[in-house]
Amino acid sequence: MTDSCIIRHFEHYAELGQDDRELLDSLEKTPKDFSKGQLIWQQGMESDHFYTVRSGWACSFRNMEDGSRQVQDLYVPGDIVGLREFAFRRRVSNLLTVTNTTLCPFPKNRLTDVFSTSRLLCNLFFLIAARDQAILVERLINLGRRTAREKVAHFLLEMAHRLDKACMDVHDCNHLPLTQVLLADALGMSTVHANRTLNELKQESLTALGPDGITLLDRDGLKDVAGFDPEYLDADVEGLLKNIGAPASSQPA
Amino acid sequence: MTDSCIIRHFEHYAELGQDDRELLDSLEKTPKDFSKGQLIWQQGMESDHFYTVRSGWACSFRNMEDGSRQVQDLYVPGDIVGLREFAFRRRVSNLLTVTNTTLCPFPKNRLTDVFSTSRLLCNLFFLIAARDQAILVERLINLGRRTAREKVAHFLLEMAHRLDKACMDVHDCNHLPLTQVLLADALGMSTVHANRTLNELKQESLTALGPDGITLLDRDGLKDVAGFDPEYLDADVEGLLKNIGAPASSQPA
DNA sequence: CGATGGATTGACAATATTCAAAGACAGTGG
DNA sequence: CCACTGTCTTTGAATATTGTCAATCCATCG
Repeated sequence: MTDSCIIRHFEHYAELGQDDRELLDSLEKTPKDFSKGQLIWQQGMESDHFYTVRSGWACSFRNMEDGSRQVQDLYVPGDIVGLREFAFRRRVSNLLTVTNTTLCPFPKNRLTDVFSTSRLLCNLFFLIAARDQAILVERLINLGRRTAREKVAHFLLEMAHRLDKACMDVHDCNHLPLTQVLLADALGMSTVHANRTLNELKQESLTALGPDGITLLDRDGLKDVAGFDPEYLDADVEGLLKNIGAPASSQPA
Repeated sequence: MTDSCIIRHFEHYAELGQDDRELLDSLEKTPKDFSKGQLIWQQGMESDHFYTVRSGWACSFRNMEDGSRQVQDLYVPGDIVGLREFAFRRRVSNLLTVTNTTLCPFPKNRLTDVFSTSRLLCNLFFLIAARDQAILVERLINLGRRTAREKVAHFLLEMAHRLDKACMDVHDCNHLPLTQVLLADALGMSTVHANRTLNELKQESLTALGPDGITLLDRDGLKDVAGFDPEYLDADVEGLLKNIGAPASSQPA
């Protein structure tokens, strides 16, 4: 059997039985390649699929009336994109590739079949949804109650940490392929201010800025700046598996 | 059979079979009363239950190092509190009552039983989690890319709209029992600035301020200020029910 | 080579925070 | 019934933070 994208994703958490593997494999469609800067879906379109990210980065965002933009989340290899839209007939935001990207589509309305068929997968999907919420909450706190310095440092650390866990084909988890425009739109600040803040951190040798993105040079230093605690990124998979009586993965999350 | 809190909650969405009713009823524990300003749980505590709100308001929040506070979400009658923590062993935030409140506890680890037993309830739980995400995303946009005026107007409209749908025992959905401190902490601004903004809206006869909270006087006017679109609050329950082949509720959401 | 999208800079303006003080109000206990 | 307390609200003035505008730089790409 091929190791489809979503199977790899779930085996990251737990050991799947043959049934589960076949189920997922039958539902995942062939991967699709997208080039950098491509708009994958738009607000208002019918939300019939979600995607797993096989490689590359993407972001979801909303265009505001005044022409500005709010980036809601970034997606790295291993992430599932569009689970949010389970509750809605139409897409509530736009999705854009940040780099060249390969995505694996999965039909949304088949999710209910998965829930019925596999106790394990059902619970894992729910766990993922809960972790997604935790990420959103942390971003909320970032926007609401942190200074620009803290925002930037915190966000960079979060993405690096998420890359750490995703690390499938990713070489250097300290390098983030983000433009400053994107960073600013994710953190609700102006590009100019993002730039100044980033250069401030660069002066302190905490980050490096290149034409191909941002590099974290000193995670501990950044952690001091941001007060970063990665707990919200570490879902308690073991506890869940124990509760539902499933075997843990040999390759812990 | 008694109509437990969570049954009422789900019957809001769909017609439950006798099995589902019995299942939920067997799991829900006796309601607990909390007085205004009571801390229900704290960050770091074991997250063994979630709650449905039978009456009153509550909020989840995080205390920051500098002494400030970020309110993550408010909960009104009919809401489920703590689903987020499904993925975590310990609570990731604090929960506080805003008014006198009655909550119905539900053991977290029994959720997996519900998933296994009832196709309908499983899907509804997932839908609720997805809608929760949509609410968080909208708050994110609020914090990131809107002015203070827009933030306040948008937030008030959201809460009023959520009350509209919840309206079980609520008399006046235009009245929100919020202090200005709470509002400010939810919107990531200072109390002083929240106060000034609120008084600006009061000058324009859009809101009224009393000792017992904030009242919306002119929803259309506020909608003009905020660019509010309630779509993200209206989950597509019908589409879901059709997909899983369940009968719709006579009392549509 | 010019076009393009991002990065950078300085000057200025708008927005929001802080600090400090005072007013309003409900609840408490004498 | 009254003072006393604590919480929430309101206000002004000074300050800090962040955004806007406009220009320039720089690398890449066709």
